[in-house]
Amino acid sequence: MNAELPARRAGRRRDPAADSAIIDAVLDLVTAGATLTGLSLVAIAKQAGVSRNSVYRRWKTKDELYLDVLETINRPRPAPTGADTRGDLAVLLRALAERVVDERASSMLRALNAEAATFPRLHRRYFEEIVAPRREAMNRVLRRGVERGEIRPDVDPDLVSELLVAPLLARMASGGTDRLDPERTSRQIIDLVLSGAAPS
Amino acid sequence: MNAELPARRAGRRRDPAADSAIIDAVLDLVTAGATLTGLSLVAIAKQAGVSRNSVYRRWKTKDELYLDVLETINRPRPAPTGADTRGDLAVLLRALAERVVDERASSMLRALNAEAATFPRLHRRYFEEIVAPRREAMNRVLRRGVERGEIRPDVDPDLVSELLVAPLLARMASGGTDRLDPERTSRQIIDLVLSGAAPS
Amino acid sequence: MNAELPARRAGRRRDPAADSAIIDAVLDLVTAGATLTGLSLVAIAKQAGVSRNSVYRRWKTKDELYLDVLETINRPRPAPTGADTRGDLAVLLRALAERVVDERASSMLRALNAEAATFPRLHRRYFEEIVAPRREAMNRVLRRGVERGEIRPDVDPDLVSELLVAPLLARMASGGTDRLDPERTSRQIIDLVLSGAAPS
Amino acid sequence: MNAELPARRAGRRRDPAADSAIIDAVLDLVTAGATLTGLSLVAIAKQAGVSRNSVYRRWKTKDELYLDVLETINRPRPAPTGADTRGDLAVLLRALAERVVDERASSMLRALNAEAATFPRLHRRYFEEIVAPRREAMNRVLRRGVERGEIRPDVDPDLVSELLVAPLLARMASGGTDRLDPERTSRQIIDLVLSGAAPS
DNA sequence: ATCTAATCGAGACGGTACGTCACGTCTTTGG
DNA sequence: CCAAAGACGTGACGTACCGTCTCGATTAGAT
Repeated sequence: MNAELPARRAGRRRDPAADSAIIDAVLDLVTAGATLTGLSLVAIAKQAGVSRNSVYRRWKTKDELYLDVLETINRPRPAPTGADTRGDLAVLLRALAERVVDERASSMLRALNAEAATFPRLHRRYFEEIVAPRREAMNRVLRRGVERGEIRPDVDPDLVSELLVAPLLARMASGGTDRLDPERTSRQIIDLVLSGAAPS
Repeated sequence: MNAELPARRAGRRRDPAADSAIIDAVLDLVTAGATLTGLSLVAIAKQAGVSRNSVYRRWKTKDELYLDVLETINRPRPAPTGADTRGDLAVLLRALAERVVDERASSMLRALNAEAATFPRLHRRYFEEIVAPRREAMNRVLRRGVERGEIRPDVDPDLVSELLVAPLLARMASGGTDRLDPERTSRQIIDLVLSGAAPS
Repeated sequence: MNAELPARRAGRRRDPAADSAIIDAVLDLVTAGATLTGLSLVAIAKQAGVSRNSVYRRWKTKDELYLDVLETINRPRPAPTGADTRGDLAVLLRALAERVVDERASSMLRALNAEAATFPRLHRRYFEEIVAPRREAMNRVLRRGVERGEIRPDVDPDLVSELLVAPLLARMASGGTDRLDPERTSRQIIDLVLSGAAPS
Repeated sequence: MNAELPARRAGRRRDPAADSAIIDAVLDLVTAGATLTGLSLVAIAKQAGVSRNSVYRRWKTKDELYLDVLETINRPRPAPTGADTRGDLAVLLRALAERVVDERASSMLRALNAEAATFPRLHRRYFEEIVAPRREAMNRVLRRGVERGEIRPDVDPDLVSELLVAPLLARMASGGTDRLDPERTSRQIIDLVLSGAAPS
């Protein structure tokens, strides 16, 4: 977590509760409306109920701290079964919807998106470790769908992918206050994208 | 702009160039990555090349200033012809896409979305004056489409609307750096949403 | 007063009431506790009930304004009769005592004394035009007293002069709140300085 | 100095050098011509070579700071021996004269006198703790002088006291630039006040 | 009677200083 | 060695005031 191992030297041990208290503090504050640049280590320390020193000792910069916060909200990647396209898409979309529903995680990601320019390293890491693999997984499912004849071959798979994912991302971005049901919503989206809105 | 009518009072006139210089400064800074809370009237004054005084004289708070900035990036609402559903949707979506392409406007709106909690009045106004009327216009088009038999009556029009709009909103939220062609992109989205990704 | 003669050109005349209102304002403010550096032309204008412009038009700097204020509180120099030393000293001291009693004048002079370093030109002028002539007058009276055998020839006339004047100056300096009777006080001082406190 | 006892709390100690640097700065600036109202804690900090923070941390207002400055220039009260009246007066007057000669102390007191109205608490404290006891001591000496037959019983002791003290106070008030010799000057004043200027 | 020029109050302008506040660092006491 | 408290210098913020400049309205001599 904190990268450097203590190496078991003498003296008082670091309070492990402080680590999570600090990370929780970040998520609480961001969820309450704070921006990543606006947050200061001082404010975080106050919210976490520890001294400034205890924060600075663990992380030199906000950047490094946010990296560890990002790790925290990461979740195991969903594994599509490969049985049928619709089902696989449902697995992927439902995982995304659940992340959107998690207010702390989506607040953090929304903040990060808005300030990508200020935290390029953070944003890149978020993209590479979280976004890219999931996007690739969805593309694999769609490609397989085309092979199986369940997806029209004449449409851009990237566009289909974007159409499936965008409604949930837009909700995350706007911080939509109304709860959504992950299972139901993702199913509705898939149905509509596959069948189309026009009468067949 | 500042609401009060001239009334020809005594004293030196306010420099009208300063008004737009300040508003431009806000857009420039937000586009460069600043957050709405992070921006200070001082920084804005410096960027605009006017004295702090001249900013504080016009707007007491950032909130009021941002309101006028929002007015600036407002645009005439597109008017669907009513001829056919596909064409009307294209008119509406293209207008949205053009806003997404306008880097200054979309940066401002992205920032506002991310900090809606901090600027509730601003966010409400943005929603009521910009989002709501356009959303309603799209709903009207879709309802008419159902009447005409161009849209399936068994799907939730709100969901269709969301699917059409979300890809563009998601781009705006993520600050996608790659240029998109408003005309082409909106047409592709409409095609896919209407026809569906599955073979007919 | 304002030095430059108008030369009878066309245009609106300056309001003569403003001149005295401004000078009065200075005296009022200084009497109320303001320092000469602390006073601003803006505050003076407000107190006088005129616009800033009207002050700046008449005097470019506080220095010049204060010069005219000093003129205002100047008074006709007392004229000793030359009849007898005690009577002549009484005339001079009573004039000084009356100035001390004049709260506005003494406040102004106290302020000037305290900030002599900041207003050297003003202070010099005050000394040359007000202090020096009166001091010289008193020295003349004392010299004549020595010639007449009414003052001991073995004491420094400057010291005698200082002893006579100092009690009143000290009162002026400390802004003594208790009223003093010019006639009575100056007589008491002269009596004591001439006769001495020790039994003869 | 700052009243509160140490109590050995945690945290970094205040730099004691800063305390005296700040107080010295006040005296230096006032001696250079600054007024008490004109002085700002910012200017003091700059002169003292410490941060504004360090000044504001110690004293909330100029008033409180000046109180401590006054303490600094306080001196042990002179103790008359009680042997003879002339000698006792000389002890008291010489102490006053020495204070007058001390440029920093007299500048501070002159400034305080001039702005008594603005700093009433400060002025009252100065009067009660410094002026009153010394005045009382001189009155005691004079009363004893009357009992011993060294002072005429028919003159007001307060007036005698005022005559002795006023020349020195007047010098302090006017910021007389010419050095005076405490020993010699106080002796001359006492001689003249006791013997009188008129031939016996 | 009209023209002209200066004054007047109102108020915008750039600049400067102020007191406050938050930040990240450093230092001390105590566990 | 860590935790907490707190002093330290730096720097930005919003406010207030200053002296100047600009404007419409007013005023009074000159034409």
